[in-house]
Amino acid sequence: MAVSPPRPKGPPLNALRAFEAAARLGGFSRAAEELGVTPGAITQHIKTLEDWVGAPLFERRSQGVRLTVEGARLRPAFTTAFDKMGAAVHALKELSRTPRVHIAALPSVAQLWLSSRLPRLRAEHPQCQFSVTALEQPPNLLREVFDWSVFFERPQSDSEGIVLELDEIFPVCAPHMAPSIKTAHDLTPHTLLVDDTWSEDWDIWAKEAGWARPADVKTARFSLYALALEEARNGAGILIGHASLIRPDLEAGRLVAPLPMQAATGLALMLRTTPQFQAMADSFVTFE
Amino acid sequence: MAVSPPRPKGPPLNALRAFEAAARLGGFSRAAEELGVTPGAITQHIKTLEDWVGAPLFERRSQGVRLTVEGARLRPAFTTAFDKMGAAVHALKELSRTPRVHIAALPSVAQLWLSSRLPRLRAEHPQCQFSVTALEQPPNLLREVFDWSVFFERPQSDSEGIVLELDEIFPVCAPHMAPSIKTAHDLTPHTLLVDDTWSEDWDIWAKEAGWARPADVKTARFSLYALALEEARNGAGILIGHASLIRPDLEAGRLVAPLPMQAATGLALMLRTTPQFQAMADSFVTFE
DNA sequence: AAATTGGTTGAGAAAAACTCACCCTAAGAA
DNA sequence: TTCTTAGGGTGAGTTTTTCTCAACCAATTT
Repeated sequence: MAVSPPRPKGPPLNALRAFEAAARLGGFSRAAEELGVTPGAITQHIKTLEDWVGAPLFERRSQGVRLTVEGARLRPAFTTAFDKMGAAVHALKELSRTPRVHIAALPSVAQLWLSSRLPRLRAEHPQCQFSVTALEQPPNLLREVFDWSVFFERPQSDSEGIVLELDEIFPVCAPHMAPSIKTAHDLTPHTLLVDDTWSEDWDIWAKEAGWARPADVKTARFSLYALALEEARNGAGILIGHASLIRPDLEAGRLVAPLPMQAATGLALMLRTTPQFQAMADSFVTFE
Repeated sequence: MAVSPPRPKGPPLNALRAFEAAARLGGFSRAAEELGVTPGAITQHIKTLEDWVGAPLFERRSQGVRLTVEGARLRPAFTTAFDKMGAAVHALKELSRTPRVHIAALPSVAQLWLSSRLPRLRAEHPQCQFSVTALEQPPNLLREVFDWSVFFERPQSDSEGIVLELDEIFPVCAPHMAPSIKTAHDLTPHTLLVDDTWSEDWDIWAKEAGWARPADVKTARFSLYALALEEARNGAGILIGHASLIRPDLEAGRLVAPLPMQAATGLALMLRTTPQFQAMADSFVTFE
């Protein structure tokens, strides 16, 4: 008989976290993104867990995974456990000597909207350290160590979050190109500048404007909206402008909107925060 | 600007678990025992966490550690988070195809008390797989993957748990040695058999019996009570018997109690379970 | 039929966690 | 005082876990 008996270990915490994320988000890839790892890592975590339990937690289907009945029953308990953990971690972060505010934002929002407002924020809170991380998807503030997020999201998705501005889109171009564009059809000879993450923008606007975009219209794709914007300023083509992001360019005359038609994307630029930073966010918004 | 930005990671979950255990148990060594690692591992986890936060969570004092004010404020949140996690893990374990009941017990209790009762338990629950792990300290059932624990504990420590029997101790020996022992003083020429984990038993009994044990009395120490018991049966000396553990030996006449004086240790043999297994435990106890 | 979506796999690499042996300090015992 | 004990800290080296990468499926969708 062993003197120091091997304690039976519970399942690895990281595997539980992977399960919770995958169950909540409905897919391994999305869980992988939230946790900042590759999908393969999630696959392995889930397998570890399924081996530990001895029962499958997800059904593998061709177009993704679906929770089994048992997996679905288990999910809420883990979700609340990790919510509590996230809250505790936020409280832990608060202990830090110098208060830090970590902001997550879409790359384009970070560059074109946030950067001009950060100085004011710094001035109002001189004791705070601000840092900004660009993400493609809004983070789960309950879980991750961000304090603010600024993304384009559906405003009605839940009551949380402050709507900064509804998202309106319309074509913009360098001033010298504007005179040649009187109607939507005049866009056809030009190059359309497209941001990879917002590739549907032209479709949305075209539909709204009643423009049947020819299939052979030239397009140039960019991985960052700021790059497409720079090209538009240089007269390389027509960009779909998001009102909230290009306002400074319109006001400075670097860009103009040759056509009056605007389209709503159904999204809004939204600011979300953790409870601890709600007050700071509210005061920030009143100055907008 | 990085295309796939590095997400700022939260603190490692294992470090959080180490913090919670150390804070709850009031020491790194005890946390190490609960988590089944060495104290050095806990030191490192806590340091990782303190580095992440940028503030100390424990004051290091010569006779151990004490939570800082901030650390103490943080503890409850982590404790409830890990309690929820433990409950969720228990629920996860329930999914297992064949129901398993994992019992933790003191080594002596496992061998001398539990083993004779397990067959009945198996007979009553033929669909269950029972497994027993010997531990020196009672596990935290909220956290670890045990379903039952059977240990000697202070009965009033909290309302949880079923008192199986109060712990009574008294000297026992092989039948042929008994006639020479009429009073406590007659014990002096004999070898006293001592179990390492219960080394105070003789002191407790001696005090109760009013026996001033001479310093030069011979003793033999054993790391397992069952070993000491075997030696007592063989006539190698006098053992302090725990009533609940040696009853079969007394009834079978393999051991006798030469002196009438019994002492209470203030402990009781206690059965604790997780909520899921309360019913099974209750039905088990009614047959005792 | 080709491209797309989303998951899986196994090898190797990287990072985390752990152990071990030894050091340190303060407090109580001799 | 000096010894002993309790409880931690440290750093090197090892083990385990976790992750990535690149290739591979299987069902849709185009």
